[in-house]
Amino acid sequence: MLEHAYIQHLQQNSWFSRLDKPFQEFIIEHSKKQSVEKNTAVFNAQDKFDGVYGVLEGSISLGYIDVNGNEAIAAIAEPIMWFGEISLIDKQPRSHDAIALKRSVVLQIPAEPLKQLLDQHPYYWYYFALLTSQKLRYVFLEQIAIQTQSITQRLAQRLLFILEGYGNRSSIQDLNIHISQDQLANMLTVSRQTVNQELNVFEKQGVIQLGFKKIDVLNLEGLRMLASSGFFTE
Amino acid sequence: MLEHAYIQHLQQNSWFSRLDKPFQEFIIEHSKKQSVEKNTAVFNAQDKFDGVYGVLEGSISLGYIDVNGNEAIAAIAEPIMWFGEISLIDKQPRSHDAIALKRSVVLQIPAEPLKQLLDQHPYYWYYFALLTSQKLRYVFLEQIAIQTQSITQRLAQRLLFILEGYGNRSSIQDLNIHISQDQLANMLTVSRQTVNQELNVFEKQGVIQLGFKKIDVLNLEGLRMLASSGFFTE
DNA sequence: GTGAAGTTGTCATGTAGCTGACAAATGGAT
DNA sequence: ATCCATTTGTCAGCTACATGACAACTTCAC
Repeated sequence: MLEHAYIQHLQQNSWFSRLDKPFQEFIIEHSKKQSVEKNTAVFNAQDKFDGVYGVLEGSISLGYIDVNGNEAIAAIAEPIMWFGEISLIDKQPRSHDAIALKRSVVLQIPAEPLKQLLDQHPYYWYYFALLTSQKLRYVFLEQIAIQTQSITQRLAQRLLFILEGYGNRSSIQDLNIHISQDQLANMLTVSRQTVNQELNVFEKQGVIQLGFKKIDVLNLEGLRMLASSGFFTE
Repeated sequence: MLEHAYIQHLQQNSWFSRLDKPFQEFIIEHSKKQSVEKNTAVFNAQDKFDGVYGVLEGSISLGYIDVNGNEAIAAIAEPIMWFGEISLIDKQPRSHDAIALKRSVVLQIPAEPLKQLLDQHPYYWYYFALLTSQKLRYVFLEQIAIQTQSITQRLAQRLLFILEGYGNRSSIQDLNIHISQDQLANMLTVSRQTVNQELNVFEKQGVIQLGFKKIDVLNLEGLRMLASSGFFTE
């Protein structure tokens, strides 16, 4: 059973808020809060399905560390985003690692009760289709962006995505991004130095303010301009 | 009502074959065969949902042409692959264009009867969750690949994906790929010349045989080696 | 069979972004 | 208050890949 503060927080989430009441109550009743220390895994690639997760606090990297230790980050999940539903649907092992980038709190909807619920209410599969299709839309946008946009545009776009929680938040609530430039570089498939250089240009344009593992967005409109055209003018 | 030859073909498809009988029959009964001329659209980005499509013959590019005429291809759908389900699920307009790269035949499951069916059999949403999660898995692999693999590996990987129909075919039936080097380059986000160079290396290694808008795979194992390690040895 | 349009093979040249390296700044641990 | 690990800012040098250009080839329309 979840604490009241978290429940309130969940209501803000665009996926959760669309669920019908009994499903919402089921999640509140059955899900387990779980603390995750920095650099520890919620699950690893190849693990078997143990539940669907939501991020309550902190940030979880969804990606993969290959044999050479190269880290590839496909996305970073922050409150409130959901992950781990693919294995529920196709019954295959986890497709990637989920590793906490900092001390985080996740909510686990445990596998067994969830499966039972879906057996009783097959319509609830719709909600999981909704979740995956929402992610696919973002991924499509991303693929297109890589092929047609400059690094400047992609970086600005990505910062906007993070603010929007990749479509998971009903609105932008917070203009502060807590992420290292190194992680950003990983997500964009460019070097840290390049990201640093671009970010400094953004800062000189007064669009953002850089801090230690932190980016404060000062001018949301300016950021939108950079994302769509690659240029910023007053 | 679909012709017998196509029905047989459908049974080979891993998604279709998992559907329960009534759903299969529904598709066979209600879907409309549709011929699409080269370079014409099955649908465009922003169109409203009119049905879910399956490729019966030819190939359909799923991508986007931006204002400058730049073409970004996110995937190429060939027999038998399904597309257009995202708008069914989230009720939003099409996220991308679907344009025939050559004269093609697609099957359309029309919007209205399909929606009615899903109302009657809510469990069928599961199958659409399955379809999108399968695509997400591929996309994740792709994202990881871009960040950690050489062009050689990614090219080999992509050729394998095409042979496997991105997970849509139960097995590899055909070792001939009909695609121009230009399209391949688009999909991999590299220049045509670079693809050409790499392909010629593959050919010299005896792994493939190049033709006009055609790549014949001679050595599947060799291709798998190139995909996983980037090197080929006898 | 001829011409036009599209595709492939292969240059030569330019450059965006990577790599490695290091100093300075930051924050957490003790 | 001090130390250490991590992150940031910046540089110089390199290279993988893009671009543009063009000739040779293939396909298709007429």
